[in-house]
Amino acid sequence: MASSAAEVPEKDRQARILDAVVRLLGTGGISAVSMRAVAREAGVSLGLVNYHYADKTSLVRAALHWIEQQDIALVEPDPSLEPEARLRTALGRVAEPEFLTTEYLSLRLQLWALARAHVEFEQINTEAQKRYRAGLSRLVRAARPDLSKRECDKRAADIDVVQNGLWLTALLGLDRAAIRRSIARCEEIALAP
Amino acid sequence: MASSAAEVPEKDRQARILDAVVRLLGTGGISAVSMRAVAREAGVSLGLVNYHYADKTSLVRAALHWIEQQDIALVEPDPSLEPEARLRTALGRVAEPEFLTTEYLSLRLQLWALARAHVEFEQINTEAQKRYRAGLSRLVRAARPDLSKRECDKRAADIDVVQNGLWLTALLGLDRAAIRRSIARCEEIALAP
DNA sequence: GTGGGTATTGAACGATCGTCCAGTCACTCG
DNA sequence: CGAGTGACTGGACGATCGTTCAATACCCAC
Repeated sequence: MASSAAEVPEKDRQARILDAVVRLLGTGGISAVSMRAVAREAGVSLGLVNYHYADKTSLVRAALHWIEQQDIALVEPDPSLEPEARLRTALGRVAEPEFLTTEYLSLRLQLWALARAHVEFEQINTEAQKRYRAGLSRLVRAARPDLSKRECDKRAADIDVVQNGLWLTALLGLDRAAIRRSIARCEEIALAP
Repeated sequence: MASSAAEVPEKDRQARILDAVVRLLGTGGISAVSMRAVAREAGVSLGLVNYHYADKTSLVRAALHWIEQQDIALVEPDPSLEPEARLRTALGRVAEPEFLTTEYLSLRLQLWALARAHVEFEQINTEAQKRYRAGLSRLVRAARPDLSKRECDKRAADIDVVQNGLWLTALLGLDRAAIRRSIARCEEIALAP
């Protein structure tokens, strides 16, 4: 038993726990995230969850940071493209099948709801959004170097509004045509003269 | 005691219970809505909540319909105005202090999140949104009678996207300037030639 | 091997959950 | 007056919650 050969290259247990939290949060909201449900979903024991994370708040906080890390990549696209194409790619990415899945959108929504309900999670969300807008503003600036930083920030904010609405609307009832028009609107805002 | 004069004109207990549900839902999400918390918030006994509503699901369902009823008024404005002014009023109303309060926006968000997490509440939300868009489309049609019904529906959908994003963004960090620009964008969409 | 730290387990705790129910109060009708 | 009905109360139930903890498995330095 000591040198068993058929060992599954099992993912880091902590990663599996956080994955489980994210999955439960996205499908059933925060009320579906119980220590026991997380343990069951991750395939570990109840005790282990509390061993790695002091309490439920710490667990959820860790999961939020885990999500944020994966989201940063959204506005850091392929550097081989020229600035304007890079911006268009980033704007179009929010509608890619990868991100426009029900799972991802539901997760987003539950994160926002969670941030409103519990102050200890609000700051995490706010800072994540700030980081996202800053990345967006940088992309706009690169594509339109003649614009002031303040103007780029403003456009990034406006784009963020439409994108948030796009995500929300996609969730309430996926309307491909409306989504395509909204993306076009984002490009107009970003690339206006 | 029979003909006591100093009787408080106490609101209907059922209304107070539903009010309590809405208040708790808006501030703490669905996980803050327990039968006991509702009873405490409404100032009634635990037993009464279960007396009026068979179970928790029925209670929440009743609260959702209660909210929906109060929301219909949003797109049914003063008929004394001319059509275009009526449309502008309705579009501007989403940014009125009355509706742009943190309480109302948080409630909206929790409703969306709840609809995603539990299928039995999804339909209630979907139909409410359908009703809202239909009202919006009717307003656009009245202001621009030359447009086809299909085009009006499309514009109503686009406005809905921006408004949802506006609400969401207002929640994440109230940015009055971005809100004003978004409302202007809604008017452009609605009143485009 | 042996010791010691780290990872992991499942049982147990009190608190709170949704639900149920016996009983009280107020009022109406015969 | 007494019987009946609907509104209302609070205690009790089993289940589940977050948290704690003693015990075990694993692994590497000695």
